[in-house]
Amino acid sequence: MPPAANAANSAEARQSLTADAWAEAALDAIANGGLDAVAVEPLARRLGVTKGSFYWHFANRDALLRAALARWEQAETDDIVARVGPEADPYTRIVKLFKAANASYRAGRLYLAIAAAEDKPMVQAFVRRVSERRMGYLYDCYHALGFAEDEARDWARFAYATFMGNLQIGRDTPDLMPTGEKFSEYVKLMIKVLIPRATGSAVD
Amino acid sequence: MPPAANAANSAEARQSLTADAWAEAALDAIANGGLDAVAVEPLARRLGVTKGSFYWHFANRDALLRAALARWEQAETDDIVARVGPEADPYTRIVKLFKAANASYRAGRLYLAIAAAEDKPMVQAFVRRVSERRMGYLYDCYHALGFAEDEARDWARFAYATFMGNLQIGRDTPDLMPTGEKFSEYVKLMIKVLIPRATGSAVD
DNA sequence: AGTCTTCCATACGCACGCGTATGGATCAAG
DNA sequence: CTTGATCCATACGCGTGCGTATGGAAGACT
Repeated sequence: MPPAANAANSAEARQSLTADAWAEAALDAIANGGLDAVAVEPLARRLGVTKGSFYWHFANRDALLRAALARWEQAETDDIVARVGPEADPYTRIVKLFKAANASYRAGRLYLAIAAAEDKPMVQAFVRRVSERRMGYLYDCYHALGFAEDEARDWARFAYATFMGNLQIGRDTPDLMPTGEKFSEYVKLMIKVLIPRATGSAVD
Repeated sequence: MPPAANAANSAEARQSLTADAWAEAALDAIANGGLDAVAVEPLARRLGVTKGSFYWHFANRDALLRAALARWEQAETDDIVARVGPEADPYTRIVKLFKAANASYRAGRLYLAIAAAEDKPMVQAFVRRVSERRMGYLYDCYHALGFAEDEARDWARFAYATFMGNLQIGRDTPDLMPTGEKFSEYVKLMIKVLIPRATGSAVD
């Protein structure tokens, strides 16, 4: 099966491996085996090629990691905007965030796996940006709900911690995470507790 | 500097390396560089010896990992009993758990690092046991507060998720975690929200 | 038909960690 | 003083992943 790109040739219609394909494969590897699973030779085997391909697209392993993490950051910050979308009501926005947080299994594993390698300075920068942006979004929501700055920060951190913790529980002890109707009730409880709707500004 | 153990010789007064010393060093390595940092040769260098020492105390790297994880499980489950101790009031017990959770920096890093390697089946077993035991303890507290089984389970999971999430935030974005007085207020908020004291049994 | 560029395969040297084999040093026991 | 046990050093082979060097196939261009 030779290429045979008859239409739309120019410069972007290549059916050989692209750098993005490598980056996406790297993200898959991270979601499964952690950051250390981003190894050139195993990835090449998985893609059905050899290292020769890789070192044409990337300078070295670090470049691939950077590309994968950039792709991840892009997707994570897009999710915050895309999934919740044009929603004016801050209450509904937080609710949607909660449901979106427990929606994508892969995204959760990705976040945990990447955050687990915060020792590497390069990774740390990505994790920090994503976390800060997500908590910042929550902060805006709580601020729009009428909370003062410090209170909104506390609530945002609190809610975000609950997000992350539920991700951990779902990954480490999935049998302790309810499913179906019970899960909905669990989410309802957290939403009810984490979004004090009727409260004006009192936290104490 | 020869041994020169003049007093208390018998069989336990050895100043050479013990298996426990290796296990403890392994835990230190985990807290810093993750599970993959448990490598025989680097650990030996750090302890000032060579592999020859290691392979006398352990059969292989897996045995060291098992010993370290067993030590970790022991410490974690001891903490639950020792730190909170003989406390009858379930409310106070949860509060103490909350404060203990954010107390030890190393313990938090250890938990996150070990849990991040839940792919390895051996590690998974340890993580599951520790998590289940901790959440079980929380469940007992909420049950003692008057909640029905399902509700107590939800609250315990909720609170535990908040624990874990705060650990993550403290590790990944420490600048977003308040200190001093602000931290105390943050804890106070979570305690107030996560422990509905006056409630009889109503969750809805 | 010939050249040039794109994309990949093959082959090499290197570093590093695992596990084993073997010897050496030290001390207790006889 | 000799023997045995304890604890560790040294030296080796193996596997595996990284990075480089070089060649080759296949389409594009003239």
